Amino acid sequence: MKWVFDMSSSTKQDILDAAEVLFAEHGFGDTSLRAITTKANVNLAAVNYHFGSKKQLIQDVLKRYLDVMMPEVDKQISVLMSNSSTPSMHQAFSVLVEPLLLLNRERPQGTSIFVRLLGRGYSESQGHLRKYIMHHWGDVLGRFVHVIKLADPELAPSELFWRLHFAIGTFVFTMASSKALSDISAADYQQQVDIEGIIHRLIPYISAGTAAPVAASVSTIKTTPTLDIA
Amino acid sequence: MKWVFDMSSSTKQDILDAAEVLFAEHGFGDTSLRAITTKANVNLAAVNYHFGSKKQLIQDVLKRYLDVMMPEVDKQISVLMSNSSTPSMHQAFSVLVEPLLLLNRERPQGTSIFVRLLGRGYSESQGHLRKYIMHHWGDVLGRFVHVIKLADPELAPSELFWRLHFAIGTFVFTMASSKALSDISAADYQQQVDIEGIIHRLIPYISAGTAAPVAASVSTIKTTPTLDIA
DNA sequence: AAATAATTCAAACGCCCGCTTGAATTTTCT
DNA sequence: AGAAAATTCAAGCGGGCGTTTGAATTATTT
Repeated sequence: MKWVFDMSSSTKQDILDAAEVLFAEHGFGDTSLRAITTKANVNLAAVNYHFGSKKQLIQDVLKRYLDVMMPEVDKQISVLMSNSSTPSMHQAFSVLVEPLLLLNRERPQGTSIFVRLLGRGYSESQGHLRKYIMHHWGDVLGRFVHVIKLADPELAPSELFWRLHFAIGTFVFTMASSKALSDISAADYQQQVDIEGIIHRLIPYISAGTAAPVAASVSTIKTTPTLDIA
Repeated sequence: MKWVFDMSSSTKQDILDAAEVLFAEHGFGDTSLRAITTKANVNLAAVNYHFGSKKQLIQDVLKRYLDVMMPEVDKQISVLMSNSSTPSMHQAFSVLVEPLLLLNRERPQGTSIFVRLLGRGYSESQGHLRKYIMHHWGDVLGRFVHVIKLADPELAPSELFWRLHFAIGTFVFTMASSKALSDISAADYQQQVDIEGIIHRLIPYISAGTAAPVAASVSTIKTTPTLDIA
């Protein structure tokens, strides 16, 4: 009998390490167990022995990151709230910076891998991932949403819902193309940009987007006068 | 067998139409040729006969949309520029609204399918799709970037580069998850949201994000948790 | 050291995939 | 109408997939 949380076996760790890289690169559906076990130098059957199924392996890969990141998010929220009861939108989203960089310290490319996995899970798992996160980390996410609401109390809940997912999309796509984008940035603008640099470019964009005025109506472009950000 | 009404050879069109719907529902990798040909009431081999391969079928689906969308983008840019030589960022991005909605009028789920195909080509096929688009529609895209620059002449080219890709990411992820997001929106906020609604929620977010003030520096969060722009 | 449990292993199973084949059929051309 | 070209068709190919199996091996317990 094998315990779920027994991490003494290096085989299990090796599988997780290999799987997360391949999942982030090619997606869940296009990453075979054979590719994972080959990269991990492990027998094919080991995945089903240790994880039961491919589906469970995917969930365990994400679980490992969430267990590191979410407590740090909780901590950063506490730090922010102890300093200010009326945070700016920029401050609100900045509580995510340290938790994201923590993943990068945990393992190479950790931030990029996690965010890409998050994106894959959102668009490929029929909402299963969202339910898992809400069940296990719903309270922390609730605190985060609360901070965002403090930063812009005028924002309607439904509008906030959409904009937070816009923010996720910005993150996911940017991380998925981070290497290509960094290369172009270096070649065309002589600007070396690492993960930390990308995150600090993302925060102002996401903050301003989330705090943007809501469109007045669903009418045509011509009628809308210049509504700009102050 | 002789038909009373000769529908001529609509096999190719039937395949394209069926493929689009299934691509939108299940994604490209998880849509088999057998599912497509079954839905289209067509023989399995017809796909390879008319398109050569599944990959070419996907490209042909995308090509059909580009041929409809890009001329409309060009037209909308002309309309905007004839009305104002100093467009707002909101107006600049709004030139995409009508072209995107045009795709949805052309075919069911057209907008979603197109944007998702765009996202695939961006992160997958080694820039092959990107080269195709730049070769065939590079001039229109160049005009679009010019309009964005008019909306915010202060924005440094390298920063504009990043933010335009942030914008693409927001669009791609949102469209890729549009069904899931719409379902949640309907369940949690009793708000029915279609593609048009999503687009009109995206434009203010992207506009504000792209026009956001640039972060002062890339300093560490730990030292100054209250770092803010204003 | 023997017994027991945990793990690894090679091999295979059944399934679905994209794609091909060659003959049958329909359409087009002369 | 008859030849030629285009299209449709049923059948099957090779291959990769997730998963299972039962034996071999290693680790743990008694």
